[in-house]
Amino acid sequence: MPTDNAPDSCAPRGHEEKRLSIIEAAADVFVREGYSGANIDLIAAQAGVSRQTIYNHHGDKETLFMAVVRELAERSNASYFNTISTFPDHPGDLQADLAAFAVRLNRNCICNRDGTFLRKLVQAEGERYPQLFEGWRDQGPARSWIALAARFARLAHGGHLELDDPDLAARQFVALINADLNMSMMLGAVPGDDALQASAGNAVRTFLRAFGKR
Amino acid sequence: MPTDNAPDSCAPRGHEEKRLSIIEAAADVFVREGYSGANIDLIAAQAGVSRQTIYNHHGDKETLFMAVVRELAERSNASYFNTISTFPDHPGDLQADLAAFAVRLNRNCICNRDGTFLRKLVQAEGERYPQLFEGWRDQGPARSWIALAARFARLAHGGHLELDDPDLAARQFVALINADLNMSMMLGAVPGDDALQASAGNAVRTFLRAFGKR
DNA sequence: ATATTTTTAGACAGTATTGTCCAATTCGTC
DNA sequence: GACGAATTGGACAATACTGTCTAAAAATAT
Repeated sequence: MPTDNAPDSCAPRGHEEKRLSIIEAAADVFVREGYSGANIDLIAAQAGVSRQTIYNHHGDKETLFMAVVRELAERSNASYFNTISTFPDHPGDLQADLAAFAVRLNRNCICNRDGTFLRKLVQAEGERYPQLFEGWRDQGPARSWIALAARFARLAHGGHLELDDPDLAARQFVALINADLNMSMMLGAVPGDDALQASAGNAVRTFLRAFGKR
Repeated sequence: MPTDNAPDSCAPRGHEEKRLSIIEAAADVFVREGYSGANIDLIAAQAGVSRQTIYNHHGDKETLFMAVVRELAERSNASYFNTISTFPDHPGDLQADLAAFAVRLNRNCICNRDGTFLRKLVQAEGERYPQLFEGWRDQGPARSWIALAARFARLAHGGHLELDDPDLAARQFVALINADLNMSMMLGAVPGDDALQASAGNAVRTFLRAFGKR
């Protein structure tokens, strides 16, 4: 091994490290170039691995793609449930605590690499692999919405909010905290911390005008 | 011409009709297959036109793609400004009038073919053609947001709303009217009229709880 | 140190696609 | 009906990519 010709990541060592590195590079390339445009040689180079190794690990392009989606979906789900578990059930300052939660939700689940990647893949290839993506939705967003709605219901029950429909409130909360970010994220920009804070503040202010204890 | 072998649309007659038919079919295929996966022969077949005709009209694949984006962007912008011009400046029933406006906005601009197609293309290829899509954003969404904000400002000035920041209100209004539809649209579903009505009603109810005259 | 498994680089066949060329045909127009 | 422009279908070269195969090299376990 005279020179390491891996351009991006230095050639990973173990068996599992290679598997991960392949998934990572493949996610990158699938998102950047689309399924058809994704080039196995490019993935191999970016993973610091030979093409044959990819075929050894994953069989073929379609299987690799599904492995990528599954991996991203798993991580994304984990992030969601982790973050939702930090919901302010006993808030001191409701505005501030909800805003901080909104920042966490945006930063860890919606604006991060896995979140944006997964959303792009769903948009681009969702109709070609319906069961794969419906499975993701049912395991992920659907369940995390229920979890979030339960937290809002508890907040209302504790006298901090006035809600008719906790599910609707959860959906609208998520919609509001992205209102300021959607357009810039469409073109691939990653919002900075100040943008996240501002967006969360605006969203929670409006949310509490609508649902705060009068 | 013994048998017409065009599978989808019957072979269009005039010169301009062909141009349109090509753009239409190309939009379809680009959205369905992605830029790299889009096959010129397939576009030709779906347009009811020979492949050579596509090259005569548009030169090459990339030029065709840009023509598609420009066409969709133009239509989409026109829809936006048309619809915004129906904003209820002198509402009788504010809830009902805003909800009806929200339905129009969703149906004519966001959930229709051009809107979803354009959004998909931006998401998929926006980073490859930054100037093309930044041009679209500056000519379209940016300006239509300003126009919508002006309408909300007028409504506030007329005593129908209590707003600090009309631009923010416009962004949040749009975010809210999509809160219930985002997830289903992600997988390609087109919401029916009842879903549009329900989503608009929920959105406007919350919007007025936040910004309605006390 | 040796045996076994994994990885590598490259060659390779098969296939698909883009864009060009051209002769025959059709269409719009006078 | 006749002329010029547009259209068609098909052949064609050039290129690119997937997935397989192989022998050599490296890594890992014994």
